[in-house]
Amino acid sequence: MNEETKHWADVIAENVLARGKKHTVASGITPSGAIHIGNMREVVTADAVYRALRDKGADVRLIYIADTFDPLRKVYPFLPKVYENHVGKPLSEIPCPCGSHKSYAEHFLVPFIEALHSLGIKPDVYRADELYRQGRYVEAIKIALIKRDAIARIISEVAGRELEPDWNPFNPICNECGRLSTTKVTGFDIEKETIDYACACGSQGTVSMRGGGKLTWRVDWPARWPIFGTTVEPFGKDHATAGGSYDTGKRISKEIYDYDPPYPIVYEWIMLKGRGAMHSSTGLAISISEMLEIVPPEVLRYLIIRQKPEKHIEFDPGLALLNLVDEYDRVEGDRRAYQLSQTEASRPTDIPFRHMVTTVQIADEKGFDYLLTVLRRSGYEISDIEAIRQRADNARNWLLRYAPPSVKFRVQETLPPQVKSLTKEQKHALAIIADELEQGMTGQEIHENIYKVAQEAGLDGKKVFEAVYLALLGLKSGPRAGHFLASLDRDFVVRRFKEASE
RNA sequence: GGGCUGGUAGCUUAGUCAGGCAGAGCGUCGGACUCUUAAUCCGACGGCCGUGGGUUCGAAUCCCUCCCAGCCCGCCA
Repeated sequence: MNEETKHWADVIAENVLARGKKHTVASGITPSGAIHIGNMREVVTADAVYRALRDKGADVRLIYIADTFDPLRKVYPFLPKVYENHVGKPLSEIPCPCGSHKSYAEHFLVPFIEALHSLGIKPDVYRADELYRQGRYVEAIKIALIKRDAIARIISEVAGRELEPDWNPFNPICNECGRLSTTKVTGFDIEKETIDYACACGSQGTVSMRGGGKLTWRVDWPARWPIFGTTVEPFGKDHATAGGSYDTGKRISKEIYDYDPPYPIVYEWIMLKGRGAMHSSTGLAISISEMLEIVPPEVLRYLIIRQKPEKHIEFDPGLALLNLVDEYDRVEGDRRAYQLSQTEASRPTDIPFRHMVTTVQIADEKGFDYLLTVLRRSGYEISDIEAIRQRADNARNWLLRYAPPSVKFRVQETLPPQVKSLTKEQKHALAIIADELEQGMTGQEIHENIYKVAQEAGLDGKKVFEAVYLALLGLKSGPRAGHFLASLDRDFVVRRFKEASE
């Protein structure tokens, strides 16, 4: 990317500003399962546009609407069987899987909102069940009931399918069984603000327009636009398809609610490298908290913000993650994306993640203070202890869970069999180093002398390093030799090098 | 079946709206640095811009065909 390229968030902000100065950027996710980094794209995208608008002086706010009033669709694999009884009930009315939250919806929503805060995203949060109970939807519900036929016509025209003759934009919650997926509207009273229904469970009843049920998704979505004055909204490509819910929503918004639909931002899925799209139900997903264990929040933002929303993101938590973090740190990519990725808690560091991964493996066993020492010796700034601690934690977790074997190393307890491949000259070089160490030369000094040793042994430097690593790690390469040697027990190294040189 | 989005260097991609010499980062290779390979700096290699056609003086860009990937057409970002 070059400097002339405008960042997508700025392009959108400019387009949107041409329509007016006051804006609401909306986002929303159904908290039906653990919210993963794929879901995160919605909110991060919204936040990027929100910030771009704010930077351009717009009067803008960011909202997040949690669809807590949606029914539970099925018993997901991560749920116990007893949840069969709750299928069809609103998420806000189902018990919490762990027992410590107010409801099923809160169980997934609360950690998600916490994660948002750590990403520096602070939307005004609304819960659909509360909005309905507070009566925020009453006007929209009345209009939808009265204009039922017109809405049905729009949906069948745009979506190209016939609706059931008894289709209704409102789903009442059954007073008996608590489900909203099994009820049919049989009548309504605009004055009393009530709706009559019959339920598949055999009961009939009357509910209030304030919390007694909800609008069906295709109507709920456009209904909420005027309620919040939404002018910009990102949504997944599932909603964006021709005849999909944005298409119907657009017309319902204009023709039924007399409101200009928001500026659409269609975003693609985040795929797990080589495994397909993320889905919490299939277990093929990385949760936000898992992600934040291995990278700082700014990097998670950067992952999403550097890419245009309509491109899918191939996320590779393996070796490629190192590149992502280092690219972010060096601001090698898109400067504007970097800027938009900042959080208040951002702590820039000059220590490459790659280097931290190495350092942790050398120094961790001797404690955090030693890690700092090693870093300082390598010439890095260590005044921000907290930032270093965070990065070290990230590196450690990454090594544990996602690192490919090629970046891992361990000092071998016994002489690695690979030393058999050492040449006579290499053995000689190791003997010289062992000798120097024994006479008190530190690893640091060895480090400065390495080429002299090579010359003495009649080798080029490369071969000497190779010998050092083979003797200690059983590998052909490793962390910077001098400091590495200095970090190990001197007697141990001497013994090992002598052993290897025999 | 119908539709949406994407397909540009080994990898990640910018440029496509408004046609004007195809750019960057990573990786690779080579070199420099008398503190190195996972450190720094410099340089090079690397592209029928998915395919085939059309429009045009000129196409990655516009139009049509087909192929590939993912998704939607039942409320799974």
